[in-house]
Amino acid sequence: MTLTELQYIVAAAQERHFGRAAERVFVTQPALSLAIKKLEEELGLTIFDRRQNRIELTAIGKQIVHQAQRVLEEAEQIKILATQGKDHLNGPLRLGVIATVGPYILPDLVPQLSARAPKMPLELEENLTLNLTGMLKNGKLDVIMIALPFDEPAIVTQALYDEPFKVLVPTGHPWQKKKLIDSRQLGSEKVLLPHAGHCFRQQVLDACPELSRSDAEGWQGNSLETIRQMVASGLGITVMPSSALTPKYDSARLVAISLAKPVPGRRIGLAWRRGFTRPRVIDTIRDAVHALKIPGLTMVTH
Amino acid sequence: MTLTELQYIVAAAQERHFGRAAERVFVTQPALSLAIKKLEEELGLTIFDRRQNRIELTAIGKQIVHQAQRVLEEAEQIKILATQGKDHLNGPLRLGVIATVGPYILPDLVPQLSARAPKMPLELEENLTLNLTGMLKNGKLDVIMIALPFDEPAIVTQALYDEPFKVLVPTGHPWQKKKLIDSRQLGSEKVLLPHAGHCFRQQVLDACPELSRSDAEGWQGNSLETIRQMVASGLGITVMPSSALTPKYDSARLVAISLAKPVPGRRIGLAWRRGFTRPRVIDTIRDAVHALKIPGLTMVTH
DNA sequence: TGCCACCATAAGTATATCTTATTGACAGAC
DNA sequence: GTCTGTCAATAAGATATACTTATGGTGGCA
Repeated sequence: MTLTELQYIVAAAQERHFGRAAERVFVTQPALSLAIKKLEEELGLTIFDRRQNRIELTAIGKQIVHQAQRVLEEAEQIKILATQGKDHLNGPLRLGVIATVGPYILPDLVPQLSARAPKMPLELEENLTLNLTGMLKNGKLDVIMIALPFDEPAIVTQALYDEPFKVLVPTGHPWQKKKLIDSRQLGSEKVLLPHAGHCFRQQVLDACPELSRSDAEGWQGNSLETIRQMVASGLGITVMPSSALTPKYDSARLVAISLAKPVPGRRIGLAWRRGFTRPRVIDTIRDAVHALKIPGLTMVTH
Repeated sequence: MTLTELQYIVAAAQERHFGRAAERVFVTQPALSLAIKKLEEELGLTIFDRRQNRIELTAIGKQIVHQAQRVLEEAEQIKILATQGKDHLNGPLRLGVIATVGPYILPDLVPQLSARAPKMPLELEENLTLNLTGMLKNGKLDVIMIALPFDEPAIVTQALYDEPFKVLVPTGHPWQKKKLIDSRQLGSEKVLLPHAGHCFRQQVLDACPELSRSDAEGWQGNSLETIRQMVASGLGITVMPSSALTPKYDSARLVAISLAKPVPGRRIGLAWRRGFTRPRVIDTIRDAVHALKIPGLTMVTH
């Protein structure tokens, strides 16, 4: 039994005429005749009572044609589902964001995404790169927003933006009036950084090797916000990405100072499984990010 | 989209493994892979997220597989319908019987048939051969019980029984004591016969050519029962088939006398359209008729 | 009786669909 | 790091299926 055969018997039942039915389903009359005969043989019964001039349905034939219509309707539903579901921006998106990006991007990004993809509810996960990677690989997340480079098998990435790092000092700190600081100067200060699980920590250490020596004993905060509060309390200074240093973050008690060239920074991008088949989702996230008005970020265009 | 493809995705969704799914549907893994890919391409989306070690359903894939199961269930219903409906003794039978047979056979035949085919309700039509033939041809009846021979295109027949004709006279008639009457003697009597629409009339005239002369002016009754009453009232004599002359029919006022050889009679049989596909129904009617205990009938066996 | 309409059948061809064999990607072990 | 096993994708060829055109058979109708 095939869907084609079912189509044929439905057409024949409606037309009461093999020739016209065949025309209706765009085959020749023998093709339709044969197919119906094949189905009748498979079912072991007669669906059509072949008469001169016209054909009639047998009692059981009526029931079978009726059921065949149901089957075809249900099959049609699959196509409808497919058409609707092909809208990549329809259906939930499970998005992971690293902890040093989430708080500063998501408040602006979420409204942007909702506007662009109203039928795509977001399930957000804020975590460390390592955990996000795991969740991405085992399918718990669809897309993650992490620092590049990010080389993993079967994972595709796309850059979003670059952001420079800056030094954050409390008001009253000797460097308060400085316009530029050389990263080598940081070695002499007590620099607070997030603990080792955060990739941001490693990025800063890579960019400012001087810190690796002095930092060994320094306290390691859990989040940039904790560290920000600690800096404000005069417990030390820190390095932060630009997105965490917009004016709305406590500009009264803290001063952000740029770093001298080569300016250390990081590149943030998206990553997804190679099998992820909603490319428009990627495009939409990228567009939404590019539409953000966060000072200091340099968008990466392709 | 084919039912096979739907089976494949359902199997794959359940096994979460193409190899095992393929085994389950009795094909090789590449066949299943290809078929699923073909369906995915037709629908323009991804149903399975191919991963190392296992496969996962995409969001839309889940919906599609679910719908596919519905389709397959509905399709399965067709097979169930077919199995049930293949019981030829299931479902109504529209049976036509000629007027000179019905009253004498049906009272015994109906219970016999009901016992043999309890799920086959009878829709009975008692009429003249001509009308029954029309109804059979245009599908209003399934089987008719008529006098043979009966040659019509696309109509198949089967003999059931032979029954001799007998002469019926009122008590007090000069022939009352006769054991045997020669049909040639009938020409001298007033013989009442049903009117020209009844095939029985022609059968009698064929068997007793002498009547053709005398009968021209005679009254023609509508039914054998009317004629029987008329004979009982002394208005004439008649010829009847044996089945109409069992003792329960007014044996007090009437006497039935056999005819001499060659005994005129008729053969009763079944007729159905060549396209009628319930052979067991025919067999069952024949068996039921053969089980009747009506004196004078000679069953025809094949 | 001959024509017409209709479905069945026959024969040939194209197209799907399946098979076996092989490749490629990844994961885990050593 | 290389080796090995697992799993799905791909390739190539065989087979089955579904279709085509052409023809045959039956019954209705004038």
